[in-house]
Amino acid sequence: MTSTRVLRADATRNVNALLAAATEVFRELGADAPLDEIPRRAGVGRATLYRHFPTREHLYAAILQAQVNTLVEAAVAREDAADPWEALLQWISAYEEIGAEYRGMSARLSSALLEDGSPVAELCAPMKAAFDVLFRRAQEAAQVRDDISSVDVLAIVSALPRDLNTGRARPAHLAVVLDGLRQ
Amino acid sequence: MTSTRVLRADATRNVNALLAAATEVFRELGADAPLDEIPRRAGVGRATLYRHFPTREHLYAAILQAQVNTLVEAAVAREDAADPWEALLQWISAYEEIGAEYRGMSARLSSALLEDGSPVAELCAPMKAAFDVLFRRAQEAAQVRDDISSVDVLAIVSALPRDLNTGRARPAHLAVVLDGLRQ
DNA sequence: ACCTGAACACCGTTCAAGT
DNA sequence: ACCTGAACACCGTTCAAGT
Repeated sequence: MTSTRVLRADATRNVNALLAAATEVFRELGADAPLDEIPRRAGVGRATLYRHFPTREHLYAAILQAQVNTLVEAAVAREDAADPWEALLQWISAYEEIGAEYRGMSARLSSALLEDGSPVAELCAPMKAAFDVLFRRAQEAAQVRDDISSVDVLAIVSALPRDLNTGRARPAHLAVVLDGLRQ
Repeated sequence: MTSTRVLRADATRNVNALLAAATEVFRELGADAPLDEIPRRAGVGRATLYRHFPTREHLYAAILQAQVNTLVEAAVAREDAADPWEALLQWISAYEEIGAEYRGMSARLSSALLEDGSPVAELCAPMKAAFDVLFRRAQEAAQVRDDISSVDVLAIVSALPRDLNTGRARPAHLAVVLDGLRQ
């Protein structure tokens, strides 16, 4: 729940500049990039970053927002698919790409998914819920093993080793997990 | 290849104290612990740490040494097992525990396995080779899919999300990967 | 209400001086 | 040959002073 308080015009401008800079910095230097660089590139004072984004995680959440929204929609669109397994496959293939352009991001996402209360966890809550619907349908159709939860699947996929250049999981790795999921 | 140069008596004493302290510190604070704490607990100067262990990775390698040796032996012992798949299962179950007592270590191990030249990568080379023998035997027996390499399997297993208390992979997660591996 | 630069704390790394 | 404490650099976080 990103509380959209009303901000003074200059504050809004700063927030936008900070987000643009953060996206750029994380893309270039990875999710572990020094935060310093962000207010520097945004042309604002250090403390302004901390006022708007108290922690690194708050920046991650803001940056991943759009992708998460898209994935929620993609899940909802597939809720009534004729073949639940096929719907699951397609959705996970799209999900696998989340955070791929920021080195180290998907590993952090994986951890956040299994925790509670972090900004990234809160951001992902609707996505978890939407995916869970797809997942249960496939389980009920006896296409997916039932000794594992939907969140676990997301966490495993995001934890897969990433190609250093593309940031994507290796297709064979994903195939192992998906085959292991199928019943 | 840990070059076992001859050290002056006080140097040997310091190295041992540093390793004992590092084990303790990483166990308590995880693999990301501040290095500072190590020379402090070992009762030596800061620079003495850096003389003997130029990077954090050198400490990791030294600390994981014993476990890696054990795993090499375990692999060799199973090379002629009657059932290659069973041998593989048993070995991976043992492997999964490596670094479990140091929070965040197995994720780092996973990355190191796919790189070259890092101290941890060098440490693991013999283990990779020993496991590869087991792995190929299972592939040749058509028990394991052949679109994936043995190192990939190690990297995937070490990348699996870890239980925050035990440091172990969840059994169901491991089961997904192993079932996905089987042909 | 929001901004800023300066100050502070933390920690990795190096170096000059010692034995 | 090896040790040490001091110095330096980097970076996250806070705060007093400004508009």
